[in-house]
Amino acid sequence: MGEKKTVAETGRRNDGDPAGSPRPRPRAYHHGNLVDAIVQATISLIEERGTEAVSLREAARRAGVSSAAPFRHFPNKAALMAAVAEQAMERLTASIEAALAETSSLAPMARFEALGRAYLGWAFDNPTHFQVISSRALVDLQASPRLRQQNEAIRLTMTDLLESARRSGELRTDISVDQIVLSARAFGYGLARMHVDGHLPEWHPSEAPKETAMSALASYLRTLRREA
Amino acid sequence: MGEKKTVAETGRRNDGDPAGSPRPRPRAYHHGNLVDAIVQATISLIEERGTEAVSLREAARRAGVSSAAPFRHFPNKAALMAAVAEQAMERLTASIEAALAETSSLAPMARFEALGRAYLGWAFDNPTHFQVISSRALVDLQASPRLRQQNEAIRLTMTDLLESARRSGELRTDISVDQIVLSARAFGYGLARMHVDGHLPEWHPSEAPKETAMSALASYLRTLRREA
DNA sequence: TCCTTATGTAATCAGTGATTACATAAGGAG
DNA sequence: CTCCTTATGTAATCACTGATTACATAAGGA
Repeated sequence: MGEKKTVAETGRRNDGDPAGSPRPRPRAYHHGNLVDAIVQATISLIEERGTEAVSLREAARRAGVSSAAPFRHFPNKAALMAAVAEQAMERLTASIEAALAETSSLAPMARFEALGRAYLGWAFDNPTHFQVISSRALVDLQASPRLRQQNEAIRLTMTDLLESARRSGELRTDISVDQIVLSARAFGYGLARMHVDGHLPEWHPSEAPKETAMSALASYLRTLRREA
Repeated sequence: MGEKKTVAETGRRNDGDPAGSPRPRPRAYHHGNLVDAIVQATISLIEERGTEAVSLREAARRAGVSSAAPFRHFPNKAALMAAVAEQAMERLTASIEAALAETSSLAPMARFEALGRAYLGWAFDNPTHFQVISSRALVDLQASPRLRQQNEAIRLTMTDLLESARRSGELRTDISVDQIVLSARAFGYGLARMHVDGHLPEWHPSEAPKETAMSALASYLRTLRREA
């Protein structure tokens, strides 16, 4: 029923002062916005120790509350991870949108490539967060409407760009746009996931993995273009 | 130092007879081959309840030994999962080799497609096992030389086939074979992983996901062939 | 002012991976 | 055959985890 107005500064707990201050100073029983605090704690936990090390209790500890407190805001650990994933997905989406905005004057295929580079770039720059938004083990895609919708939005953007490309004669014509979208998603997802899962160590050890991915993307896109 | 000969039937424990038989009948203190028993228990556990539900203790329980016993044979849970993964990888490899044997008389690209179909077919038929051999969360690829080597063998086979295809003029010539191998691996891995991770629900809900993947593979391969 | 509701805590449960000290069986050396 | 080392098992325990319950307090409207 309506958003809860943040109880502006009802007193954060973490104002130093360890081991019980002489003057009790009630110090606010309620946290203010534990939801954000816990999500933030979880994110820092992920960045420091990886997705496997995430624990509800440690997140609670970092937020300075009891281990049962998070359950007031998330029914279970999966729900917390979903919240983290949604936030990560937001950043990925923003990154893609920025790339598309920067290339708004270019041809569809160039913009499609920009989208791909933004996606791969984000995944390689934020491997653990990419892990969160992708592995089912951490968060059930189907259980989070928001995540599903954000995913779908990207897919639709890809479809739009490729349809434009087809109309402008940039795209090969012997494969349906839907098929190409699926193929391209698999390619990008696969490349990112292979990196995250440690399946790309033998490839040009000297070269940075991100650059490897980018040039693989370029080659892949070449196969989609209409022959000159 | 040398393989341990199986102590042939030194007395399995699971010969019914619950709750302590009247005549003690030592019944063999040593299990015989706990390693296999535990790996097998883990596999059945994975099949019944998924990769997330795997627990060393439950596997021990199913093998009829104490919860500390597995640690005599595996330094930790990851090592057990690695053993399971190696076995799964063996089956995947066998499936691919069978497909290649069946198509030994065909042209390189046709055999390359057979390899792809075998890979995707196996992944779609054994999603949880595919999960085990791929996600780093379950087993560290780099820590298991056997797994790495099996993976590398597939990669080499792909390279060989594509080089043959190039020599016979079946393959497009504007992209290096190594690049194509990487791209193809990403495509296949991505498709399989998307399925396993639940990222392929919206695509032709009527069609079976496996068929969807197969036709996506066919389209993808079309982009690799030299233009007629 | 009172009283409902949201939000926190402490205590507890069942389950996990891992380690330790101890017990027993196997199987070769003498 | 006997002894004794070593491989392999067990019970007990530790430090954790996710989750639930009963209880306490704060917020804020009627």
